[in-house]
Amino acid sequence: MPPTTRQQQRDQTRKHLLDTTVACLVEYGYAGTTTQRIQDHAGVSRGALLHHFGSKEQLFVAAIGHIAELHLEQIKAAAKQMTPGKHAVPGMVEALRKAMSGSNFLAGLELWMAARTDSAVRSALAPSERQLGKELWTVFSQTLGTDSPRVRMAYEALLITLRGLALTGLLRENDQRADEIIRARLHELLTAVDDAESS
Amino acid sequence: MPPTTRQQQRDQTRKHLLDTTVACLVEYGYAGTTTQRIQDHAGVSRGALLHHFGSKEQLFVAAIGHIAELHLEQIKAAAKQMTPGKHAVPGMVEALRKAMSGSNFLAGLELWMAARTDSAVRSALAPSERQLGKELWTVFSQTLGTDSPRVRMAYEALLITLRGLALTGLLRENDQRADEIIRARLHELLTAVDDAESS
DNA sequence: TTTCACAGACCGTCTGGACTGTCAATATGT
DNA sequence: ACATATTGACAGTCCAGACGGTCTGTGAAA
Repeated sequence: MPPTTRQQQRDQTRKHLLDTTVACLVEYGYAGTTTQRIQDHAGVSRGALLHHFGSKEQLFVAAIGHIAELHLEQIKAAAKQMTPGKHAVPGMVEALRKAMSGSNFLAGLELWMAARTDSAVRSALAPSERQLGKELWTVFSQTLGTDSPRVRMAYEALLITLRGLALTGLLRENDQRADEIIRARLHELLTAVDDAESS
Repeated sequence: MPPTTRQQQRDQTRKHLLDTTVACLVEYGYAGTTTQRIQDHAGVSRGALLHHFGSKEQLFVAAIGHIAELHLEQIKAAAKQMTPGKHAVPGMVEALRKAMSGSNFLAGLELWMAARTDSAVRSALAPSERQLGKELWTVFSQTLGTDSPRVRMAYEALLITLRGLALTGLLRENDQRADEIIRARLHELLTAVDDAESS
């Protein structure tokens, strides 16, 4: 039985459009993600798309929030089933790695690059990114049980490494070097947490 | 005095078009880099552009080679005025950092992202990237005077960090954390070189 | 005279967005 | 409870502009 109330219908179509937008960003890239492709891919009329999002720009802005939300939920879900403390470090690193190599992150990457030259995307992505970064660190530091500057530093180095690996992985096949490089960041993180705990 | 021979004229226009393409990639991004914008920006007619590069695709393919060439030259120039050995490490790291935060690299980044979903760009960028990577490592290892696996590893970690920083720097203002993170990679590299030399 | 680097008009296609039409889900009056 | 008016979630057509690429013309170098 399909949804009956207007609110249900509205929410469902809206979410479907956002998911399709993400899928198109992954499949066709930012340059190839046209509103027509999105509507075709979503099996929705032109009127429907423009009813929910008055312009392509508004659609992308909404997609940015959508992606950030999914990302945060994914990390939170991973953090929830861990007992806080030092032992959670490898699991959290792995969770971050998984989140930053999935298709959601690819879509985000497309928008991230677009933000450099598209001011509309930029002014939507910048604050969203700031907030996401803040919330991710909150989850991460709480799960680790420390937020010492040194842990923070190692965490930032890990994030930057994961971004670099994501970029590298776009062209090269998955290097086995990647594992070792991440292990080095994990080690930094562990010693930083150790130091923080023993003081 | 403008060039007189046909060959000079041809080479000059061709180079001018490639430089303009790079400039447009930097200013407008991959999605916004249209052939019309390039010809307007270059002050060249439509016929001229399509005379040199039969299609947009061919122009981008040529631009890929152009960017790789510039990148390699930049690093080689930096390496040339260094005395090989351990003391060259900080200088080489700085040279890589500079090369991977300039506008040439931005243009390359646009094409790198485009390569993910555009098979024509991908099949041109992938081999070019492989060769560039190989030559860069040759220059780097020769300047350092060692090519031990551990040095190679630290070098790869540095490259990936620099890519991650480039990506991060697109949205955030230049973090002072960046310096510290690079310093950590530099330190890894130095100890790896030390180990290689003392064995 | 021939060649070729370039000029610029032209064409079919695609894009984002405006627009009007339709019909079921609601709100309202009785 | 029922009939009727209104809203809103879509459908689908249309259009001006921009896109990449073709084609013919032109003038200076060879």
